[in-house]
Amino acid sequence: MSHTLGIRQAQKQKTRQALLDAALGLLEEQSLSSLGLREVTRAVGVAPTAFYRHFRSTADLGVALVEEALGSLHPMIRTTVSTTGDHEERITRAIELISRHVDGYPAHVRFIARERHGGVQPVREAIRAQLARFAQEVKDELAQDPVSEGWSEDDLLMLAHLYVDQMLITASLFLEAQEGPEEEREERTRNVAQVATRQMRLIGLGRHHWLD
Amino acid sequence: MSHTLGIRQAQKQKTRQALLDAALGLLEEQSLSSLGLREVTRAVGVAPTAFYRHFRSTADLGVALVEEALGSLHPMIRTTVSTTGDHEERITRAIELISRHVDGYPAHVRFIARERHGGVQPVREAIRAQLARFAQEVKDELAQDPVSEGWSEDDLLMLAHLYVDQMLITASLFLEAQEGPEEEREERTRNVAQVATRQMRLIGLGRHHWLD
DNA sequence: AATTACAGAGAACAGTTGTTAACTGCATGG
DNA sequence: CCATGCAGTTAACAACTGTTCTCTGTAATT
Repeated sequence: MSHTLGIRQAQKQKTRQALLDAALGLLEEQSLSSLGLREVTRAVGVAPTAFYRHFRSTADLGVALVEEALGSLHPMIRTTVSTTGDHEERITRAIELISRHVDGYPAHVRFIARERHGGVQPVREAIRAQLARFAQEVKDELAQDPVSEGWSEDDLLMLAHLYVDQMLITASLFLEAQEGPEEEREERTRNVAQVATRQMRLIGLGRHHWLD
Repeated sequence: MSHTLGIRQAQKQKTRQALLDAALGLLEEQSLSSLGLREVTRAVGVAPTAFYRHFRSTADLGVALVEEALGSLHPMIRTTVSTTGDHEERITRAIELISRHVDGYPAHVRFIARERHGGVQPVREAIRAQLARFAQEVKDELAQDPVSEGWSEDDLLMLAHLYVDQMLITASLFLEAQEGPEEEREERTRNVAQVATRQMRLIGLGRHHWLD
């Protein structure tokens, strides 16, 4: 399946990735709508015009970043809400997974949180579409749980959206906890985990009594 | 209390407000971090340098916009979660209030959703502080409810945050529903209201069984 | 071995940006 | 009534932006 790329195409993908990485770095302190194409090429060390060989505009680059940040996340989502284990276990595992992901890819998480409601329409749309896919997948996973017996499709989807939004909020809070003075960072992180856990627990309770 | 302003100060406040209004308008299609000071003054019809008489920078203007968008919202928050009426009634009333607010001040809502995780640190901080106040107020309101008997302070606050985040998500969804083709707008709005109502209901269920 | 395709460089463009300085006119307070 | 304060203007600056066109070297194709 995987055709070995020629020297030419390999080098092209390399600079393309360099542009994406540089952009992601620059986006830690600003929004996509203020990101200049020259700014990005300067950070990579390449001529401004080279940008056009890879992206039509910075908005286009933004859409590619959405793909990079969320595209490869679908397997993890399935694991997160997989139906194995006790309820409390599942919650702990989900929070743990989110925490680790934020630690591993903080810039990606920041980018998604920032641009989800950001000033660039195509990027918002791309994020919206990916999150809708996530919700669908969560719904499918929930449907396999015996607890969901008797639930309507609509109700499963509304719960799935609730979970997805909750994951994003939690991820964003973990990110905020990382900023600021080093000393109390661990305490802040633990606090976020604790609150998020209890919120998930409460939602889980509501879920169990939904059909009363 | 209210001292009648001189002609001078009145005119100053008028242009200041004009700057805020123009900025809010321009921010419908971009983020604050890309908003130029000249852009704003041009929209108002005033010299660029006049900007400095009112704000140190666009970030400073952003903080003022946060105040305008959220500062006057505290009474409404208290009403929204006030303990009068049946549970189902309260939910309906809350969703209704959110919907009306989005209808009345769409640009304000968009601004807050966009800049909450936006690229301008002081603005993020200002929004965070206001939302923390909201959570405190919601907590106080919840504490007065008989249902909250036996709840710890921490748990009340975690539930309050859950409610506040849920309100913001719902507001943002109402906003998205307003965009796009006119025809199905009402249907989209009704759908948002329906899903949000059920999510609130589920959270409410979890709340009732929290102490089991 | 000769030809083509194409990633990236270089230079130039018209237009924009934030900020400075010195100014003007008028409402205000003595 | 006059002197002061100050909102807003005008002009100018160096720096920056996105985009176009032309050119170069080299990998890929024939």
